[in-house]
Amino acid sequence: MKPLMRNDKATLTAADWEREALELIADCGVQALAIEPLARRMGITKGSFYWHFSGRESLLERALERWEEHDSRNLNKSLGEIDDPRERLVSFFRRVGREKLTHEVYSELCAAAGHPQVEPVLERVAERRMQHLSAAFEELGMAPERARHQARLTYSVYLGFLQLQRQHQTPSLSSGDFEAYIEHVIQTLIPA
Amino acid sequence: MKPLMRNDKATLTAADWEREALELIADCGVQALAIEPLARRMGITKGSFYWHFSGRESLLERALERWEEHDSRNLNKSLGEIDDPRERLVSFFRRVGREKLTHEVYSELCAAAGHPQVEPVLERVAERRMQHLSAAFEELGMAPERARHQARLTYSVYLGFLQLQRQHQTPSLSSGDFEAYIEHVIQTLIPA
DNA sequence: TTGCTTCCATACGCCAGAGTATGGAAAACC
DNA sequence: GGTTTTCCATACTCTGGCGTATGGAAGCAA
Repeated sequence: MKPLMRNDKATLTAADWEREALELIADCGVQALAIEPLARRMGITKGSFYWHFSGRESLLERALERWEEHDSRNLNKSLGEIDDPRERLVSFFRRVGREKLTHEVYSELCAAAGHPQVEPVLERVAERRMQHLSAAFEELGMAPERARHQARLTYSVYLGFLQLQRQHQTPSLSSGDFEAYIEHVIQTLIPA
Repeated sequence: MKPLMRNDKATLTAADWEREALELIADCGVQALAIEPLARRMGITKGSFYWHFSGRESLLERALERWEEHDSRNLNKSLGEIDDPRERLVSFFRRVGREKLTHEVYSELCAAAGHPQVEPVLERVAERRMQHLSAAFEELGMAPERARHQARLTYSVYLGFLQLQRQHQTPSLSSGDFEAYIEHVIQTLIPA
């Protein structure tokens, strides 16, 4: 056949498929993850896919595992790096802009809650993150139950922000209005 | 053929299809809205559907119109009935339990943001509701910009709550924990 | 009764993606 | 240098939903 227009390597690995799958999810959502379109996007045919994976479920499974692990490492890293709990909370909001791919994937996963393979991932991730927040609020002097409520509230704000972002109803991340809003959120949710 | 096992009327209207479509969306999401499955669910064949509608798009269009109008009436009603802005805000949160179908539909629409027909509806609805909130916060003495930010923040909390509900990570609506959380949210977001 | 209109069933063709089967090229092994 | 293993292309079948065409039953009309 033709001299292989694939840009990168000569041969693909399962990890390549998983990464591309995550990019497709970030762009078009979980329901758009289909073998043949993904293969076309990669400039290859599904013959390759079915050598590396048993089927669509299997691909999604492993892609989600990969994403969750990456996200989990991210969380622990930011937890370890910042000592001051208040700064940790602030950075929680400010980090939305960076780590773009990860957040886009998460946003699309949220849109696909209810999917049997996605749901447990979402549960674990939200749980981990809320515990992270809850711990920070406790360090700031809140009673445990109050801290848990505040964590849930704070995380809801984050989720709502992602939703408004999907609807294109959030001020552009580089505008002054955005900064003013973030400041307002911080003032309202994080004790001085 | 057999003596019609349809329970209700002998002949269906377009409005019937629209209502059933909304119920299907509430149960299974927008992407699950397909003609043949819906027809099966109604104990009928698609022959009927294509008499009333030109296609799937048309059905979704009109079902969304119906829902949006209903939601809009709801909003104005609750706005007219309650004079005290603080009570109006409290009722905004407490109303999540009632109007079950409407909220379930909205939740699923949020999950389908990005869909070309759904997106504009979502935009308008969120805008209306946030203006509603913003006005209430202004009545409570906030400056206009601060009120807008607070409205966005409050609405984000609501959206986040819907998301956590989709993930089954919200305390059961009848439990004491739920009441405690709601109380916490009100304390945090609504000025005394 | 005849005829027209409304509403629906049935039977098609079409298309996209899933999964399978098989063969071939290229690299690795010995 | 031949063999084996790895990786992928091609060519199927199969399933499910879309949209169309056509006919038939029930109700009203004249």
